[in-house]
Amino acid sequence: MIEHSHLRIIAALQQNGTLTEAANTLCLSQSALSHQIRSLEKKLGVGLWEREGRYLRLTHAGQLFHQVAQQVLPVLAQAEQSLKAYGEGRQGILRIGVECYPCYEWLTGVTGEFMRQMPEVDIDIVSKFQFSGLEGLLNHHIDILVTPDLIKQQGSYYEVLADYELVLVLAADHPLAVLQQISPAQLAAETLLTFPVPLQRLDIFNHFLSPVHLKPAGHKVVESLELMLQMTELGRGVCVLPRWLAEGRCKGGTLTVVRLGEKGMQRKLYIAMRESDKEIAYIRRFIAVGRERADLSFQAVTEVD
Amino acid sequence: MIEHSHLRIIAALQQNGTLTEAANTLCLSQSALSHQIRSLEKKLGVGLWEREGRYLRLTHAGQLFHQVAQQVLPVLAQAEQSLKAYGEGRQGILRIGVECYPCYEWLTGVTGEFMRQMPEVDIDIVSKFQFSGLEGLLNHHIDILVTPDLIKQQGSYYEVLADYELVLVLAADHPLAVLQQISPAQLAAETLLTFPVPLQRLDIFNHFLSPVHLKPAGHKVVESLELMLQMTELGRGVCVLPRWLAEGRCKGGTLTVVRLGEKGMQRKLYIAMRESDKEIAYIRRFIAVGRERADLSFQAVTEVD
DNA sequence: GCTTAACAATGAGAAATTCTCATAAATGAA
DNA sequence: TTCATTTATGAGAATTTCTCATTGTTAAGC
Repeated sequence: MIEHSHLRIIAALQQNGTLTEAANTLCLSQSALSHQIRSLEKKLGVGLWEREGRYLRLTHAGQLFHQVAQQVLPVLAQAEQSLKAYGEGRQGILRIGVECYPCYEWLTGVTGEFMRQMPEVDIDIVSKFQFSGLEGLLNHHIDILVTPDLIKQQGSYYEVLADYELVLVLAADHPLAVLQQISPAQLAAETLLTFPVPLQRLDIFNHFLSPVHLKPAGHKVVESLELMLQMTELGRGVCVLPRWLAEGRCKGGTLTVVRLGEKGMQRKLYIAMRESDKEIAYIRRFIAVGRERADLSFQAVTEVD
Repeated sequence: MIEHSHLRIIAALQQNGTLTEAANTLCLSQSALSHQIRSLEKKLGVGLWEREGRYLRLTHAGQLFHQVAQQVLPVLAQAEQSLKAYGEGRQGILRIGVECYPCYEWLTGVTGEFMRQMPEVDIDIVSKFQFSGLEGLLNHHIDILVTPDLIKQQGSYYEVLADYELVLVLAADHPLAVLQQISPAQLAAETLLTFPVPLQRLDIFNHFLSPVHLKPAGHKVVESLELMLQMTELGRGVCVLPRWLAEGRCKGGTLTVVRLGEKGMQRKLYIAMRESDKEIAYIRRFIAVGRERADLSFQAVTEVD
């Protein structure tokens, strides 16, 4: 069996001229090296070196072995270094799951800054799951999940990423646009534009309409944020978005934002991870960057408000 | 330090589901394997497996390690196999030195058959030497030398490859073409066509003309066999070649072959190798194939004669 | 040719490692 | 819960690898 030490031995012998020197660079005694090369040749059943007086020359077999060493040694060295980096939490692949479209919008701002801070960590964004994001997390398909839903489950661990407010977005010339706030009954008369997600999984349905047993008059699914805003602008419906996201897109004045209910709909954005991963350095960093960006952009728009 | 055994361990653990099974395929006790993976993780300072109940799952670091194993293991396995083949003399690189043009002609017939018989042995033909072919042999630039000159020297070993006769080749309408044999004096009146080799290294000079203190009237150097025969045909000179080579090219009838001296010039073709290499299987095979081809072709033409 | 300094090989025992055995702990299914 | 299966652990045996001390070689200088 070819061992790592054998590869290092043949490489060292080629680099240093003599056995004694090679032994020094390998931190071995001359004797140990002599024993080693002898036993290696015996094991392989082929001469690797030809003794020429006091010097050694590679045989053809030895040359082949040396080539293999040149090929394999750097791979192992690289691997060892990467693993050490992993051990220190510096390097890795962070697979991020997103379950909601606004989360996705928010992510784009975070990943850039994160990658700038931790260039050794690769990022992979996953938005399709067999069943749910939580299941993907516990099955190791993703490492963290950005979600507005807190579902405690064995092995999972949640942290709050940011608070935000869900608001109703309307065309500026919409009859309801003049109001300060809107009631469930008023919303129920409208056509709701949503991303392609079942109504039962929408906060606006679960926490605003459903408690008073109402359903929107209409429901249209749109694929993109741009399309959603455009249709809202044209009075084809209304939509519900985080305030920071909505106000960032209302610059033109053709859209207006209205509070949902008396106190507004306060929501939280969570980040979920496996219990066992919660101390990993690059995950901690991701959360820190994420919070910072959230505070920055969420605050910035509400200030303007 | 990543050892070969570690690579095999992570590969086996991935292939077999459980630690116990993996231990079996590795011919280890379950205990040994358990100890090993523990100490490996400790050494690397990073978890490679995540214990999930009674099963193991690779961490990110483990996945990286596994990829490295998949990359390196086949290389080492292949190397081991090649080295075994070297040990059994099945595989190698045979660097053949040729010092004479006719040797070169003869080689082309041999290498093809040899490569057919030993497809795992590479052949390299070397015809330029710093000093001499023998020096190239002892300096390990070549492994065998095909030569008509036997020069005993420490560490070198010769075997006879074939006997052959040097003959004079003339244009069919040359005045000397009617003779059965030719004397040194008769040859000395001619212009000799030779390959670009010093006269002092030519058999015809050393063993035919020189002993009676004669030199050819003229000496022209030509680069190729074809050119040499063409010039002979046109009466621009005469040349000396092995009988098997000459008669193979005299089919047209425009060239004639004449014996040199009363008994003809009998020569031997030798194959030289390093003393230490004389038992190597593919060298033995090369000699066998070389002799066989020599007997075949040398005989064939003399039969026709 | 003899001497000498540098290098390589060898043998024996020490040190480190790797393995097995015996046994305990943990897990998942019935 | 029990039970079969799998993993973990500790201790000592077996093996491997290393060092020390010594001897054998080699090339170069006188």
